[in-house]
Amino acid sequence: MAETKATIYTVARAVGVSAQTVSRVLNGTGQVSEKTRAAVLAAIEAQGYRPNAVGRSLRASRTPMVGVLVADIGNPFYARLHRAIERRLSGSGYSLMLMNCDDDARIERRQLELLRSYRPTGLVIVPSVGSSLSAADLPAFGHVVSVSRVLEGLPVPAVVTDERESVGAAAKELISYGHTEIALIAGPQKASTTRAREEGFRAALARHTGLRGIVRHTDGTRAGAEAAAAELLSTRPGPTATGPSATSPSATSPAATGHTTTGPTAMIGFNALVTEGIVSAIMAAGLRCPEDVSVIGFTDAGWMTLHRPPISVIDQPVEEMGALAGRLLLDLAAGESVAPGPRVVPSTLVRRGSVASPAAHGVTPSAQVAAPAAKEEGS
Amino acid sequence: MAETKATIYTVARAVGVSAQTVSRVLNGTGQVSEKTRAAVLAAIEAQGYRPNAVGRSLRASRTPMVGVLVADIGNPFYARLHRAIERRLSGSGYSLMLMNCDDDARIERRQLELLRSYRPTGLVIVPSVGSSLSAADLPAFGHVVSVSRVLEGLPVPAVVTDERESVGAAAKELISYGHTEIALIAGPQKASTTRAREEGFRAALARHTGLRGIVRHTDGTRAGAEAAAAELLSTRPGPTATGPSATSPSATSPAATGHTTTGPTAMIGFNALVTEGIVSAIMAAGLRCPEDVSVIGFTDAGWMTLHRPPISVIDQPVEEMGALAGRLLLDLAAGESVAPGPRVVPSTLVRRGSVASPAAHGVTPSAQVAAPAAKEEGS
DNA sequence: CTGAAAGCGCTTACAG
DNA sequence: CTGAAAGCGCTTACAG
Repeated sequence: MAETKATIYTVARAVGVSAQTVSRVLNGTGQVSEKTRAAVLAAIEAQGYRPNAVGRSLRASRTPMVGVLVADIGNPFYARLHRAIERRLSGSGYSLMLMNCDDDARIERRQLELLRSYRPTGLVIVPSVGSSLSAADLPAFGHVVSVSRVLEGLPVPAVVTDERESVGAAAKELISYGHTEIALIAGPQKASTTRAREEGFRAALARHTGLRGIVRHTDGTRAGAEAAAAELLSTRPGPTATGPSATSPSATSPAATGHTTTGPTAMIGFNALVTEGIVSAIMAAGLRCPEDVSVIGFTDAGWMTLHRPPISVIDQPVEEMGALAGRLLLDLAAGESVAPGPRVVPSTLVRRGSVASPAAHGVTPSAQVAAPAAKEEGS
Repeated sequence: MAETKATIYTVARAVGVSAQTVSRVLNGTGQVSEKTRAAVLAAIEAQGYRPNAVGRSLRASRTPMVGVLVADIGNPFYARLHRAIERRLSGSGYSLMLMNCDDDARIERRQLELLRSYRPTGLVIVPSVGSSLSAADLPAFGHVVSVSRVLEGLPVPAVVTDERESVGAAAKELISYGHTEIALIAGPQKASTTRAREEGFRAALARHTGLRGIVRHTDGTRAGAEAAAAELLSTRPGPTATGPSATSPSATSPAATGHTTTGPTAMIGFNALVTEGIVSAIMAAGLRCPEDVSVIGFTDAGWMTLHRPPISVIDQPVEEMGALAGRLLLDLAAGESVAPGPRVVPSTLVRRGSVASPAAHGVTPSAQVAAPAAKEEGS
């Protein structure tokens, strides 16, 4: 009951043993007679003693804590990632310290310094663009694993998805529907994910002639994506006759850039927030999806099956990625050797209803456009 | 450069001063001559010395760490809340330890014990249903502030929104449109938020006669809400004639419960996930919103303005709530006296397009139903 | 303006 | 099976 300040010593004194014996009972190390053990347990209970992790960490020169640093916890992708890592690490005795950096290398640095001061066991990081993490830094964070993005040039295990292939598959899908002008609304130019997805996108388009690929870099937010998409759509003919506040569909506006183009008829969204921005921009322009503009998102979100049409996406295996990152960290902490470099967890193209042939423009009246049934999802 | 193991002593030795002098330079406490100061700084730089937070915390018997314990970080509401708290606390030197408890009191207890072992400065908690937190526990967590939900009977400051009033306003809105059978798809029965919202709901209905209020408790997830909503809608007449796979609209199915009812014509969703579930159930039943079922959500989400119709919501001021909770904690940590009890941050009813008169059933052909313009939002 | 000593709570060798 | 001693890295009084 003496809540005054129970320590390993107060417990030891009460039982008439040494502090090390209490420590042994606490940690299950060494040999302790059953009788002593029971007495110690009773005293712990009586005093309401709780071990102090700080004393323990100081002695061990290591804190059983793993930092999780992401670009934006407001993005559901990162929230799910955190949850998956937490789930994998729960029960292992590690505390998770979640940190946000707004994709800003300076904030990332500040957060890393804070983490480092605890002498953590490990760090799972989605490096910010232009990440400040250097090879010299690495030991300070114990074991380091990167997720989603890679740390170019650093000897760190990484968990990623097949960016090139899956964005390539999305582009291929759109091409197969007859789209000739396709836009990728991408993330920050310097992010490894952006570069990889852009490569996959361009490679897929390069397999054919007469195609035009447009890439717009954004900050990855809904607002940023909406602005980029709106600008691209401004070269499109006005709203279709059936839309609200319709303008003459025959009056093709001249391309702002001087290209002989009527603007993209299909868009790929970099993440769920960007996809929101694209859908919003399409609506704001008075255009319809998929009749006027086809959309494929990257990373699934709950609203996408609710939307009409349901949004087709490249479903990124967030949970698996987080779980694998957690496991790699656990392996490293257990002293196992883990080779640096990327582990690829494949994404899946989920066809729903947001892709149609551009020829369907003004043809399909209102309801669902049939998609080649391959993986139908949701209700 | 000697990355071997820089401590306050190695720095002191290099400069030829005592450890305390280094400590003084580090903390800006006491008086240090400019010359000594510069020399210490130079040695710190040269050795790549970083203070060890563990040693500091052990001496201070307090760790500059604030725990943030929420029910489910996968729910965007909590992710936003965490972000708001983090933003408010950033720059204060406190680390945030985010913890999840899946709304399970046992997991909550385990997480709390882990946090407690660090001797944290504070805790911002969304108590789980049946929270294990007791008055005797409180001191172990330093300063405690609850958010969203309250800790009944504990002397803790809380930040909440005006549950009763805002749900009451939503119910009133639906009543004014002529709905006589309204359902509240609520959260866990024992959560303080559920109880308060339920009270507000029932009070609003009690002001009139001939109304029927239905409350369904769920686990607050999309799946749970969808099941509850689907069950309620199963007593509704089948899909309208214009819907897909239509059944005869005149064939009213008998009420499963024996009530002479055709099921609710309006639903209020407990949180954004529940609202997703409701919308999904309406679609799955082949019904339309708002023609067949009106919907008002609680807590805004990005997809709601994108949806057709855009979903009307009680917009909960998440950012303000998180910021206020953060501020209260900072005040407490600064030694200011903060009275226990709730602080109420009001929510706002945002009218979009998911509410219509039940009389509109089968009348309004397809497009938007005009809502009384009061607060139009989004694009 | 600066330093010698003690101690925060624990665990790690080292002895018995 | 158990204990005395030392030390993890830092800061707090207390002296000068």
